[in-house]
Amino acid sequence: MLAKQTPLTKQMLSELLRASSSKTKQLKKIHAVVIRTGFSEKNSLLTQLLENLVLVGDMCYARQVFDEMHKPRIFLWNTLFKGYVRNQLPFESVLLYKKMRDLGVRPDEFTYPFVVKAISQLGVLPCGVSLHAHVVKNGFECLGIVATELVMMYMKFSELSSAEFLFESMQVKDLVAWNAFIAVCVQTGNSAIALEYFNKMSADAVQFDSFTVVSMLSACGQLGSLEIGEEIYDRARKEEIDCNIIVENARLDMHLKCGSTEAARVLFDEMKQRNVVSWSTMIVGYAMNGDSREALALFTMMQNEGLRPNYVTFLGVLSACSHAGLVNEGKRYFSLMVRSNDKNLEPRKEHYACMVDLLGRSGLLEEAYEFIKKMPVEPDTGIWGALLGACAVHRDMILGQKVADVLVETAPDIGSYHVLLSNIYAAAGKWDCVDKVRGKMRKLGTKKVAAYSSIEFDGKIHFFNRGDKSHPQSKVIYEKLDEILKKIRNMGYVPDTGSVFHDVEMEEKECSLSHHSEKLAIAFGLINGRVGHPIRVMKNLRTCDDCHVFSKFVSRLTSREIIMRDKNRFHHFRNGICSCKEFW
DNA sequence: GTAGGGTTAG
Repeated sequence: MLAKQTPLTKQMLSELLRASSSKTKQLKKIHAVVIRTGFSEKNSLLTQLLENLVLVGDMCYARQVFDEMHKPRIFLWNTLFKGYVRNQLPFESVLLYKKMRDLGVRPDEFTYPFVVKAISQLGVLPCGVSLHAHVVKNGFECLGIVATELVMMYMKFSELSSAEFLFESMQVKDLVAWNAFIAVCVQTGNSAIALEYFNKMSADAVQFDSFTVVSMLSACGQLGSLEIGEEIYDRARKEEIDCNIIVENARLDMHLKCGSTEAARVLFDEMKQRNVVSWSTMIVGYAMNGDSREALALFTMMQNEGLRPNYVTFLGVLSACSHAGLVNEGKRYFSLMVRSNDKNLEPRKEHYACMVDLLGRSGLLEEAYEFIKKMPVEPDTGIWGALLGACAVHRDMILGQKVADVLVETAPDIGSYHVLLSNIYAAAGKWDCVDKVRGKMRKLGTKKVAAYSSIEFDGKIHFFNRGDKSHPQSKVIYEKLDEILKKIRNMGYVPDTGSVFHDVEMEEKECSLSHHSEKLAIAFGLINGRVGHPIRVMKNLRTCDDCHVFSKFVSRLTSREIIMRDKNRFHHFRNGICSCKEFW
């Protein structure tokens, strides 16, 4: 109709497209008009339309437009690849790549970064390896951007040696390549490697920037290396690197992840600029450190300042309630989310898992189970896992078995679920059932995660496994440990051999309880740490009841503060008392 | 014209 009444020029349609760039409905109308026109420039209008659709994220429609085009140029293929990557549709990307090859269309240097990223998202290593071969065959392996994407892909696949080899063999490594590598190391939990490469970067005289600093602060938070992190931050200041709000947030988070809550609060109060991430970081940090009241007070303050919380803020609030056993408050905050009518605040699976954790931890196991059954979302392993954890704490074998059955069925390769069930049986003295679980794990080939603890000293991170004797100071460490154990026994410490282990791996009988990795790390800290400074120990799994009691005694005996971060939360031991009280 | 890097949660 429109076209008949007033002849539209190409320019007019182009203008219309620009004006409607974010409105899918209008885009569709314009598309219909374009299709009816006989413009020779039809393809250029369709190109513009395709770009807009990719931007809006309507990939189905974008594909339809693409398929209608006659012999689309490589730029258009790339536009579609970009859309698939941005909208996390890796499978579509791979199919498109296959189609491209089948049609004999040659990918160019812009194509590969998108396709490599898609394979990263897809998470299938053999596809990545074969794509790498294509890259080499087409002669694009020397391109810095393609190589950077490949390095990141291998790192995401946990192929550390391939990633490092590829990165090392890059002939020209600019700052972005370094930053990408360091960032992906941190994102994949390889912060010690990130630190190693940060040092290499300095050795190679590559000047870092604020991106590097953020990744490194995040790495130091993961490693619990407050001193190294602060050193890097100070260097950044001295070298006049722009310490924007992202850097400041990362620094705040590092302090909180190192258990340094008081210092973090000072930083937070002094921040010139604060956004929702700053507030959420602080609330989540307080919750992790067991300062639930502070977390909730901050949430109220945030609301009073008229700042909109996001879903992460609520995760912090709910976990604060959970750690403090504040069931009613938790329920109230959860209903606040439900009633908010804000699409961005609709409870997600993680929030449901938090609620299950809150109810379960407080001993309301049946209510937690009912809650799961009534949920409007399909429960995932995180939600069932929270209930299983609660069953382990409260030693509920009947429900524990039921939940573990579901979990082992859906995720047979995750060791911690088997371990939790086995701990429930062990606590009930059902050793035959414990053996059955172990047998099943062997049969399924389920891998146990080895427990380790780490502690920073003299700019280095020292790692300890259980019963570890590989440390150069090993002899002195064991002597120190024996000395402490003797002293605290006199104070009333009794090794808790019947303790309920959380998701730490099963203890072999021959391995002594007294040589758990966190005990070795604490002994190391007592030998080397400065008097008056807290001993910060990081543990990759949850700490056991016995190590918890041990740490309380040691903090009293030595008058040293021990800050222990385990997989879930912090324990601040001061003068024989732990901040986590009975809820952990 | 198109391609690689950062903060809370998981």
